[in-house]
Amino acid sequence: MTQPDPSLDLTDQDLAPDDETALTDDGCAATRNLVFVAAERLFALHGFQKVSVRDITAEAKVNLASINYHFGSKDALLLDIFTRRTAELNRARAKMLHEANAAHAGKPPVRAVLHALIAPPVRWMDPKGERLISVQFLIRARSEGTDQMRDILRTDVSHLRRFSDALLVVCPQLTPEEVYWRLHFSLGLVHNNRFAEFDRLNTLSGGLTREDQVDVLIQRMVDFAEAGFLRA
Amino acid sequence: MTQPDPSLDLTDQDLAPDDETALTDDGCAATRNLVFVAAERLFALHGFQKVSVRDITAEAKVNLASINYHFGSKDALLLDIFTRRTAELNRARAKMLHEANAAHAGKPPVRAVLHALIAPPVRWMDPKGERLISVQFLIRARSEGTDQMRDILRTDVSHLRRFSDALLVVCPQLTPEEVYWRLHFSLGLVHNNRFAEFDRLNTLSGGLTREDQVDVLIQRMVDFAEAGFLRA
DNA sequence: CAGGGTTTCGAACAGTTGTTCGTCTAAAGA
DNA sequence: TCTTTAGACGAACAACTGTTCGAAACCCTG
Repeated sequence: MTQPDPSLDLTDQDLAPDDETALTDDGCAATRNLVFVAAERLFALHGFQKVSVRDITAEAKVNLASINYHFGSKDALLLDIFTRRTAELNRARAKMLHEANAAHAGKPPVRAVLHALIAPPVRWMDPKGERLISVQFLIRARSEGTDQMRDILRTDVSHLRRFSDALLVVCPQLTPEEVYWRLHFSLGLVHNNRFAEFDRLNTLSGGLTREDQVDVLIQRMVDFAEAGFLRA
Repeated sequence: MTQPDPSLDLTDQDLAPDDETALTDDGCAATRNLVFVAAERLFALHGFQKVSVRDITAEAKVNLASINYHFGSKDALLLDIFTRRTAELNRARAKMLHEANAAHAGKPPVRAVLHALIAPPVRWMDPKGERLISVQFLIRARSEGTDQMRDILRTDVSHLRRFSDALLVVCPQLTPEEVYWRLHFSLGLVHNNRFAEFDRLNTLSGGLTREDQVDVLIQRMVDFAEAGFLRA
């Protein structure tokens, strides 16, 4: 629990591009990556408990013992996927917040801060992109996760503190308690976008058929969150 | 989709008080209720898949075969808890919406509609009340639920249509699409209140120690949602 | 008391779970 | 060429899963 927290200080590593190369790892051990992507996909689609190691190895077309050989255990594999995707998401958010700060001399508008919070995960939700299952995995981890994941999410609090600190600066009229709650509510907009909700929204609003659907969705969310934040 | 929807028309059954007597059922079969409450509690705490029938029967201090005898199967028990709690929540929301309509001659302020949507589930979150595990169960069902539950939640769309219809009336300046999205966002405020989130909020905001914590929380949520809705 | 219907109980079922073991292959190093 | 070693493979393990069955115990009505 006293491990160094790489997400606390905003260093250059946070601003480094996402290491897509991590998927190919160190070059060898291709089956490890096959297991990784197959597990992430099945976990995101059907849940952690419902997916067995046999399901994963069958989907990845590798041997049954591969998971325990490359990751140690099923839970370790789960945690590996979770930590990598969480780090990627935190990095993307931190980068946008950093850019917003840099562009406005440390006093960005509330909208820019909320955009840095909301845009990265919602951009991942683009059905055309490769990240959709990753964000679905993360959303699922938020409710089905193990105790270890919950600890990591608690470390994530330190990551969120960047945003609460930024909002406290640009919203001096609000008490810290108010800022924390409204930040919590804003996160609710994002985390609530699970499968069933998307289906329901498709039913109600006639489907997300626009070309720029994701950008429009981000716009709507930021609009909503900004209004809640700027409330007197 | 063309099935008769009993939740669309607001009849007297919706306004009937919650049948707490349902917990005692028909008087006999006390073990059935023991199983019911033990299962709801364990499911809410640890998830659906992680809890076995042996865990439940051990917690309820009844025989292992009791679940299959009284409910048919583990999934049927799960569905029984889900349908009952969902019906109770829908009834409470419908009642508040009905009262808001009656008090304002069919043109209640946006705030009243949102209050009818948000207050019932959040009131259940009162740690002092008996309903806390029920709402935790329902929140968990929203992500871990089976296909049957998802179907029921789709019927729930019809229930939510009451609120979207009401909001369309009192927000004529908004397009239906806008109303649906903002209603979706408002629901996100509620559904995001799971365990880990509460813990995080407790850490950030110094804990929910106020006497009227739940009412204050409802106030904050309605404030936030109202601001998002009234946005130009 | 004797009756039948209801509920409880213990035991066992067949299936699935995550994990481990020994063996085999094949490529790299000496 | 021989040795080493990381990885793939099939088989099996013990533990746990939900469910079923028949007998025992119960309770209320005759």
